[in-house]
Amino acid sequence: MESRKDTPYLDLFQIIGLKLKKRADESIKEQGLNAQQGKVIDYIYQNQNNHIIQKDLADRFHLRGASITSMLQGLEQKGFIERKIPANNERQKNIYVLPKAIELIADFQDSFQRVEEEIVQVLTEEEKQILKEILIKINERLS
Amino acid sequence: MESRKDTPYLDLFQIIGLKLKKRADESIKEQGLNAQQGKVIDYIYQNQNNHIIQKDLADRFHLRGASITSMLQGLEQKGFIERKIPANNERQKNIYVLPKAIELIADFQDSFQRVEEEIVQVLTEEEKQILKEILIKINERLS
DNA sequence: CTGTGATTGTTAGGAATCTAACTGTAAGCA
DNA sequence: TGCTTACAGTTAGATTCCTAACAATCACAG
Repeated sequence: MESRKDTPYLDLFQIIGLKLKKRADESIKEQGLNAQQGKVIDYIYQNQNNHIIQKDLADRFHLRGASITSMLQGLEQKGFIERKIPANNERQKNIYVLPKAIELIADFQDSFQRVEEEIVQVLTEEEKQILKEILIKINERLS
Repeated sequence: MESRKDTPYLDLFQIIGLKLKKRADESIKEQGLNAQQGKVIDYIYQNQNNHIIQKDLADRFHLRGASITSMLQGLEQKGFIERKIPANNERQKNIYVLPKAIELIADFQDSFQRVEEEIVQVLTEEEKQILKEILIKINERLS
């Protein structure tokens, strides 16, 4: 039997990522959305005054434009957000959160905070800090 | 602007996971498969003598049975693997790698090794070791 | 001012995963 | 033995993401 010490970083990141996705999805399932949608709504809400456009979401969430189009069409149909073409640039669409979604944001944040705590529950304060530094370094390096 | 130090662990894992998936896929695209398929073929090859069944793959890769069925049907059609119902249990299917796939395994391993090195390229030896320990701890804790 | 290239978003179609419902087989118990 | 439950795999349909091709608009060089 292979020692667990030899599990590649790639595998560990993939597996942890999958498990976290499932936990996060579960944690806000009650609100009728998945974690990605919750994160996006939260992000739009925090940045409504910055006149964000779909491209900004694609960059922030590392998704393709087509995926953002499709996600936002869904959220718009369900009445969580609205999209308005700004006067100064008809190519773009500014995105705003509607009251129906704003009601849920506090719950999202609580849920994500709980998942956040579960992740590092088993680590010391020092390990938490080191982990965050290392993850940020790796993330930046991966461009 | 928010300090990057405050990026949640959840977000970091999700983003790094996405970036790694893209890199790993890219690294073996030439062989006509994606990273997940390459990992699966490698795993089957390493465990052919253990008479692994589809359930084992589902457990190892944290996928649902239906997803394994669909992936293996694809790999079987393309002639990379074969599935045989063992004599002692007709519910199961043992999985074997065919020569067409075996030829590629050394390339997969090289590719994955390169991605592996890119991940930790920016870390010191000590950081690498700490990171692996922490990831294993987190992974185990997430059950 | 005008044409060319860049930017933003959409559509169509495909790939990988999921859940739920199902089939068939094995195992365990009354 | 025979019922009932557990297990392994499959199918159908939904979801989410992707790429490629496209349309509309903008920016800017000549």
